[in-house]
Amino acid sequence: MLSTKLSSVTIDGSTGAATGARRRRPRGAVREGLVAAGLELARAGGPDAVVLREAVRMVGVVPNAAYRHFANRDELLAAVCTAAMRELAARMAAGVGRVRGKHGDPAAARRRLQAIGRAYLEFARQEPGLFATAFAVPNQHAYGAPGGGAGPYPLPLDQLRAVLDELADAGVLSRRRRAGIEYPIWSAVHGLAVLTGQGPLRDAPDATRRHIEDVTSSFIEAGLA
Amino acid sequence: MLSTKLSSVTIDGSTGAATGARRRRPRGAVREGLVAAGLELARAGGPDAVVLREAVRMVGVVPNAAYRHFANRDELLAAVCTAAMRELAARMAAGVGRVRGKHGDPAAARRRLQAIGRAYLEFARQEPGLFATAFAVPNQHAYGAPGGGAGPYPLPLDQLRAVLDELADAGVLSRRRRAGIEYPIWSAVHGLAVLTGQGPLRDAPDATRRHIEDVTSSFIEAGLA
DNA sequence: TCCGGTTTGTGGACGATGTCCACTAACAAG
DNA sequence: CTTGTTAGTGGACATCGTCCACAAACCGGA
Repeated sequence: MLSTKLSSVTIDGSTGAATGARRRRPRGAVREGLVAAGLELARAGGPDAVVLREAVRMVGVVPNAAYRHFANRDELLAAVCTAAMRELAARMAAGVGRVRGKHGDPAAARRRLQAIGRAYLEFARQEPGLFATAFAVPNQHAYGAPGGGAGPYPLPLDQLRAVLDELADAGVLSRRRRAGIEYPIWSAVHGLAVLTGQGPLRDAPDATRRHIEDVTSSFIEAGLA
Repeated sequence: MLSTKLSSVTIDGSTGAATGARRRRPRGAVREGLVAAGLELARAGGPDAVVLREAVRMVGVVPNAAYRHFANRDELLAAVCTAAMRELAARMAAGVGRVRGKHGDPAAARRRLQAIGRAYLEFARQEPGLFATAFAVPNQHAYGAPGGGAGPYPLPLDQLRAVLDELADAGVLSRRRRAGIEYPIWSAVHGLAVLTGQGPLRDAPDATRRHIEDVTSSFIEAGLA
């Protein structure tokens, strides 16, 4: 098991009385705490590691308390997945934000596309648990709408679209080729992340990994022209 | 729960005595039965549905009997994953085998590449549980070696390589472009399968799905030339 | 033929998990 | 202060993976 003790997500430094300590937390604190705890569990072990009883333990509350905020474990997991997806989106936004260059500059647009892909793959490598969780939304629960009421950051697909639109504006990508090209590009990057992450290529040495990334990058660039 | 009763994987029409029925199965029968049962469970519900106690129930044996053949549940799951991967490989081989045309004919080679991709995506769509299971080999258990002692069919990557080699032989794909191109192509197809299967694109209507597939197909073809 | 060792299945148990029901303390409004 | 709602507690249950001790079936030598 090697259950390393994760950072506690305790809400307040309670008096910790022995029995029936019925201290009540501020509004929404338990729910947020559960999601935060679930996120830590997911970070360490992927979606399957998001176990309700462990999360409530971290928050310092009895198992049933969770059922005041989520209908069942799947609903908690869905909330955690959304949070994980938001973190991925944030990293992508940060990565693309670091690229200098005016909108409309072809070279800058190209670099932004690369930055998006790199951020995606970096997140998948550095946070395999969160990455898997972001895409493990349980059936019967929906992914955020494309417009995105999902959070402060646009979803990955929308960020990719924005950059591709910029490439089209800059003339790097013809209007004809632009149509729908977000899908093969996203697929290629996502597939790469999955195959080298938990998939059959997960044991490939770093050199091979880099080679695969380079080839894929060239392949995508070639697909633009 | 809606636990529909799956087809039983009983081994022999036993006498079914009440207690201590210690009938012993033919060599390896229990192990094979467990894998078959696990495969059914995986087909219906993915890797998480491969629950040891349910598998042994289907085989008609007590839970502990499984531990004579597998060290733990993960090892059983690993065997099931291998079986699922073998089934994917078989479908791919069948798909590519249906394509007529001599080795060396450029048009035939192109069609074979398409057939491989189509078989892959078709399997992912028709057997989502098995597809997910094939790629859900638990950590600490290895995927089959590239050469493939894994089974009667070459692994997906090797089949793809064979077709790409044929494309190179036929002159469709220059030697220079051939190097490593299996990775972006595999990634694109796999990513597509994952994203439209259980991923964020899983609720896309069929028309959109087809459009995405077409665009991806064109993208890959463009990457050859 | 008997006999001792190895396989393989059984019985019973344990801890952990998700979930349900009834109860009650804390809070908000009148 | 009363009253109704909300949010956390306590206890229980079925199910799951796994461990230990035991015994029946099988096998190869004497």
